[in-house]
Amino acid sequence: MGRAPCCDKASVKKGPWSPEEDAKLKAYIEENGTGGNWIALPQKIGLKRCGKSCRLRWLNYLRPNIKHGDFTEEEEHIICSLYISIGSRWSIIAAQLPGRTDNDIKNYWNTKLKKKLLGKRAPSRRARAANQDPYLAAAGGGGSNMCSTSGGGGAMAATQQQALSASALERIQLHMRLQGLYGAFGCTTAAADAAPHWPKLAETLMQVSSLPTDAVTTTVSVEQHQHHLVGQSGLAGGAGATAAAVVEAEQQSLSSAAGANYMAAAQGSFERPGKLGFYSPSAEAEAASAEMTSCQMVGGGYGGFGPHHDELYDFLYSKYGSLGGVAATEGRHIPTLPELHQCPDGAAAAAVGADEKFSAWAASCDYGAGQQLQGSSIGSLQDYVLGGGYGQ
DNA sequence: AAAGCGCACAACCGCACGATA
DNA sequence: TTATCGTGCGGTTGTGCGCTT
Repeated sequence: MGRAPCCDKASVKKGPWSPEEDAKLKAYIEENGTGGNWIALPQKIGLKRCGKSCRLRWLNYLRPNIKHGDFTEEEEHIICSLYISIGSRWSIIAAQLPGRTDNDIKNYWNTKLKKKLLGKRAPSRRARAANQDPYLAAAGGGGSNMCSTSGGGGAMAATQQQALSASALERIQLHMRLQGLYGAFGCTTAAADAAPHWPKLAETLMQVSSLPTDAVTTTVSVEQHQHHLVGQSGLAGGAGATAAAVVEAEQQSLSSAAGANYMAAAQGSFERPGKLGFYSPSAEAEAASAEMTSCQMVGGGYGGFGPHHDELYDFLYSKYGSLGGVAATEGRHIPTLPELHQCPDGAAAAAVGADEKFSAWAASCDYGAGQQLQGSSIGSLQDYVLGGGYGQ
């Protein structure tokens, strides 16, 4: 038996708000505030609405300084960077975009940005209803081109792929697309050529990891962060133009490191460049940033995925840990996730959290001289991550 | 002309969590 | 300690509009 409903659903109005209702709610809150009790508020002002509905209406539509309309490229960039790092935590992302609501961002992501960045169609309602979701099909639901080059173990691979959530998959895809990894993987497709010039992973995650997550403290850093991001990303105009000169020297110093590809970072071989300018987080902010789940690798580099570390680890291990060939024959060992939990560092990491665990894994991985991630393994990853729709 | 479809946006739903009695 | 309540959040659904066939 579930919990009692927050209101009597039979007596509350549902559906779109009328201008009169809006005016009533707005006038009352502007004059009296919410009184700290949304549930009681509709009764006070004679609205036949659920308190939650009032809250949503106020926060998403009536509240002052709400920005509606098109998102700027800068805003898109911030959304994308944060989504890669922390996933669908829309409220945190919204905290970085003054005037935007989590609902707005969520809708924008689901309807426009995802398609724009990943170049895929949203599943239709009918397709979902018919259980023929093209997302799920691509994500491991039985797509015909999954692991087309990975060799045997198809059933197991399919199971592992099914375990990878759509969210995690999307983030992998974004990682790859936004860093031009198609090129790094030897993929020269129109899609790769069309990839926008987003900041490299290390920069993005460093910036994000420098941000506090608390909604109160984030408001302090928004401008700095945006300033910083824009300067880094090379986006033209606005704050970016004014920031460009200041960050130019830093960008130059970063350029070689920024060119390091993703796998290098994931192996912990990426050397973290010097602390970027503008934003010098306080100790508190640094501590808070740990919650952002960016993964600080051994050696100072960044290569984490956020809250799905285990999931992503499993996925990557299933692909590269089983290479066996290179690593095993040369006496190197790639620990499995259970092994990580067993080993001293891993045990500690398991108690502490996924970030450290992932870091421990990354530090102990040794595939050898950067030559292991090639050929069919990359093809497998590429086939899988890209759903086979590219590079053909 | 109209049915089908996709899209964008608003709103709803249910769960999780913290506060409090 | 436990139950209840209010709030916040993310996922999902409803609805209206415009385009296509």
